[in-house]
Amino acid sequence: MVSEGLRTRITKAVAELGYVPDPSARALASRRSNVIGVLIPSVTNNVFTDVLSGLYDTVAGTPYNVQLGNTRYIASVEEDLIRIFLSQRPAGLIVAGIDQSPASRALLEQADCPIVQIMDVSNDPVDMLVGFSHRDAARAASEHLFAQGYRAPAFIGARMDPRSERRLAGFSDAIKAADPNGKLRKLTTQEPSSVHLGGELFDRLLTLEPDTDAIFCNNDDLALGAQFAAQRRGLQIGKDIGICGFNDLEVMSAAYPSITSVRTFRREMGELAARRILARTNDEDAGDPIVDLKWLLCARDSTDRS
Amino acid sequence: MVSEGLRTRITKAVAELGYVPDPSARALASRRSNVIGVLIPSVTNNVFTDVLSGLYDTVAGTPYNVQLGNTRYIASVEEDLIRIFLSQRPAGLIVAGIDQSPASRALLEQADCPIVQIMDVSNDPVDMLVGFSHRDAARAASEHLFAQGYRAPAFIGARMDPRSERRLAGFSDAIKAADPNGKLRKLTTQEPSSVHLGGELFDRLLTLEPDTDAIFCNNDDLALGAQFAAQRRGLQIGKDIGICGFNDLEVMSAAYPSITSVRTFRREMGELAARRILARTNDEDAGDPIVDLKWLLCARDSTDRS
DNA sequence: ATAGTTATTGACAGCGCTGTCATTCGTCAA
DNA sequence: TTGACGAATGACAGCGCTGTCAATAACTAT
Repeated sequence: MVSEGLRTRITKAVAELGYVPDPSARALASRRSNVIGVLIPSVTNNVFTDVLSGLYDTVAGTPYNVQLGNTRYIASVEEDLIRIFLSQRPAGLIVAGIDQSPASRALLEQADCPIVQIMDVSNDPVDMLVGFSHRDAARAASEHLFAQGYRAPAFIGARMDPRSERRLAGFSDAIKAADPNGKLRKLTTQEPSSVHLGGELFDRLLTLEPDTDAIFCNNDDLALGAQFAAQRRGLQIGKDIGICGFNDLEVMSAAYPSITSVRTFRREMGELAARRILARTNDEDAGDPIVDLKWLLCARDSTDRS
Repeated sequence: MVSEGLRTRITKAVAELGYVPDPSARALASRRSNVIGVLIPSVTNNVFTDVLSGLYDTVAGTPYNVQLGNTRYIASVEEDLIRIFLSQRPAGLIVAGIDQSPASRALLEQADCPIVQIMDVSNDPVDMLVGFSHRDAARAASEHLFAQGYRAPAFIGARMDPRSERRLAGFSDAIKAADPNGKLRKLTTQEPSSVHLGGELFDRLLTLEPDTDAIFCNNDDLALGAQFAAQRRGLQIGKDIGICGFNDLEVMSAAYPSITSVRTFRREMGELAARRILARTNDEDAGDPIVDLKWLLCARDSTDRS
């Protein structure tokens, strides 16, 4: 709101004096910070780092900063972090999942900034949502196992958070659809997921359910570990045992044999979530509050019986 | 600095009114924010996420917040981010590497907050440093290859940042030590690292240098990809071809066959760096400004010729 | 009892911006 | 020339804390 001439003089003075605005003064006076808060359960899980990557790339170049909160899969930590973040009057908040505690949910609903829930779908988001249906995705993957001719698929899962439980439900749907009296072969644990654990669960499962002929793994780490364990036993991947992961990390297609997985669009989730916050903040149209990014089944050698 | 009675009354009022301090007002008045800035080149690279994990865990429970900057391996982005972060008067700054641009270096030297460089060693840190010698580590790994009886080891590397170059130098040291006239077999690229790329580089290298009998990989992703590619060719891992990675991600020991790697203490690096910042901020003794965390060679099946 | 200390409390300026409102300038029609 | 009106600019209160300093209270030693 200043004339061209004044603007030039100001810009010159800024350069001469090396003036840099003070974000805290700005935040205090405008009652609004340039921070976009992000709450994820783990900073090492590749699934979330891909989301982060999309997020950082989208926010780079804007005046906004991403501030990351690590909930470590603990609801009370999430609640504390929401409180801390909101006290900063953030430009927006992005939270992973739809399963916040009632207290967290209440905090989010009262917040006067745009909120995006990611990584899952729900018809009752706090505000906006970008995700996909874990249940549908898992069901599609499990149906693929039946379609490939496997008759006794099992589920292994670690760190059974609500999203993992929904994947298990999707697996269970497929089992029931194939045979209403079909047996639900599964082995899950609350331990953090790892490649090692995948191997361990595989071995234990085959003791528990020796007739298992295919495994749907809660995530790709487990699938990779299961494949290594199967190879260690001398099993023919695909032929003797089918293996399917979830998320389709880069390693799945590079593995030998390549491993079937369900691709999820994690980078896009981060990008879209950030874009929606930015749009809302700039009073632009953010589009439909709910975005379902779907998934893509990537069938590979590990479920090829031929 | 108030009496017990007053303190109780204040605490009660705080609870009644639901008072939450405003971080920006606090930052403005005290001329010091509670932000610890962290600059890393990638948010998806497991190497850095492990550091982050240690960092977040150490900072959790303190009044400090981590703010992450993603430099994307671009020096100018790093410089911009340093400027932005310093304008927030952070409690401290943690930057990956010792190879900042002169401008970045100058900014850091003038900063009036504790600074920790991580992931590398140098006898001339800006302030404090927690890292290890990539050159020594790579040399030790390469010497291991010779000790195992391999005679023509090669180096493959992607995303050749300064740390990778130092690893290549360490490899080269070992080659020269084994035979002053020894051939330096190597294939490097600036492309981002991936498991796929490991396989690709492996294949191209074996065309370029057909007598190669062992591969030292710049990182574990490449090593895993190289191993898959070798298996695809029907090579006996260890016997026909030795494979060694770098960083010792969890997958290395779980792989079949298990893959030799050089363990680096990434989590500890994050913890120590955070601890140092906190100590300095609280006017405690932060200890020696330079910490060398060393490394640990983990010899496994992939370099076992027996 | 008095002076000298130290512990405790209150008062308030000011951190560097933003948002609002008043003022001045420039332009155009009457 | 004058008045009216919109554009451009300046002035300044106030955002919610912190740090400092003054005032007061509670002791202690003389």
